[in-house]
Amino acid sequence: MNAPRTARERARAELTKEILTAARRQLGEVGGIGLSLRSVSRELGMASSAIYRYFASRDELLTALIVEAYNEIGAAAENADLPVADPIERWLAVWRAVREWSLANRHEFALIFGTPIPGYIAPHITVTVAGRMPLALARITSDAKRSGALIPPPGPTCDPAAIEPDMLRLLEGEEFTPGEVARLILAWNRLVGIISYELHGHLTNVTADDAAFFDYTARTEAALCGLIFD
Amino acid sequence: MNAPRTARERARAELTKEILTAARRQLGEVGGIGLSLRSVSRELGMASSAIYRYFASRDELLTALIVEAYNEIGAAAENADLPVADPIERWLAVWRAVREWSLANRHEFALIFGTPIPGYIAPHITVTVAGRMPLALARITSDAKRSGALIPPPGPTCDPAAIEPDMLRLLEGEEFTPGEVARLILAWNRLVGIISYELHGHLTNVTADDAAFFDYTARTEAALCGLIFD
DNA sequence: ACCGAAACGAGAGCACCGCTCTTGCATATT
DNA sequence: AATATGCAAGAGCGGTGCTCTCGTTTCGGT
Repeated sequence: MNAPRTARERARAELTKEILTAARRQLGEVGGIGLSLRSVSRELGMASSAIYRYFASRDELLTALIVEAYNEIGAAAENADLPVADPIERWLAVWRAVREWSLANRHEFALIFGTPIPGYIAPHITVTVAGRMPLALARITSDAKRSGALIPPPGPTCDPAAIEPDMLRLLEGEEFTPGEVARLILAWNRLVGIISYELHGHLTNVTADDAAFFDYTARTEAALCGLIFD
Repeated sequence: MNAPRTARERARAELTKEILTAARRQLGEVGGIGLSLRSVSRELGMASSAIYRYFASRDELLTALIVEAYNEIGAAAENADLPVADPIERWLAVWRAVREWSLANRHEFALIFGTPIPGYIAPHITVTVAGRMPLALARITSDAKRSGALIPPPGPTCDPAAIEPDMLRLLEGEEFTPGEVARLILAWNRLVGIISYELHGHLTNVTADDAAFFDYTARTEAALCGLIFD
């Protein structure tokens, strides 16, 4: 990242940021699909066409918001992880932090885990930031395995050929068995899936205490991954 | 339902159906968010304002499509279930049928399990049809329990207070323990969640054989519910 | 210090959207 | 036959993403 040299570059960087914060603010109100370039431009007191000097299209603005959301949910997961605590506490802390962030930023959550915007293609930049949250989960089981506290329960086996080889080399330096990787994928999928259900109202009239059921879900997935539950 | 008596009523019923099929066709092309009343009206060669004689709003048209989708996915699950087969075979068959339908009707799937359309509130009609698919799953474990083939493995327990009492009385005549209900909810959530991941591209560069990984997922959830796996 | 090039903001305009209202005609009811 | 209702069409409103043009400002090289 180069610091802006000229006054124009400084103004451009500032305005770009202003557009993003305004868009982020409106995202929280109307959601990703309702976000309009024109209303953002109105909020900033500029012509709608001027926005195109900074973002080539609405999709490009959305991409910036998506990257931001991925980083925030990843940071929430990482910050909640205190490597000193015992594995199950770390696991629960990360799960709860991800849920808290999602409940507080439901439109941002929908942006990254909801129905993809039609015609929108995620740029390659997003793949690295998208991995921060699941990696935080993997790190916990990795540490547990190193300390001998990982005891995966019996269950159906997953054909290693069903998983991408790169995925099997998850977390360099720490060798996971294909079965452990498969269950980590399931845990990551579960974390997103149960939050989606809660946010989309699919748990209405199903669960009575969403937080308690979420904790139960987190424990169930922890047990499946081999973390010991009390 | 009364059969249409007059010619006008017959024409109205026919046109209503035509609008729905045209909308359904366009849904498969542009998705729910891209579905436009005007383009539907164009396809039918009528003025856009005429559509409002049949559907009060775009939301109402979407509701009709949502009910249709719920019924289709429920029917797919029910039709795949052959009560003579052994539980694990039934379970796999239902899961696969739901996945097949979802892959073939991804926009319809997104309509019912994706990000809710902003401002759209699901009418009460949808709650009964929405239960067909999860009930198909419950029926399998119910039958297995009756024949003594349900052996839930150990794992974290769910506080019964976290689940709605009505849910605990799931499937009248067949008493489930709170733990069994909790795991059924998780299985239902997993089925939708893993399909969502596949459809949204979250499994790209993660799994190499989506169908195989899906089968593994189905077996894992079956085991969690207490169905014996080989 | 000047001058061409590039960046920039504003505005008009295009084609689209959901939705409303009015108007005139066809159908059904009394 | 007269009246009431159902219906399709068109115009119109305010909104959208996006493009193009037109002056203006700023920057970099000479």
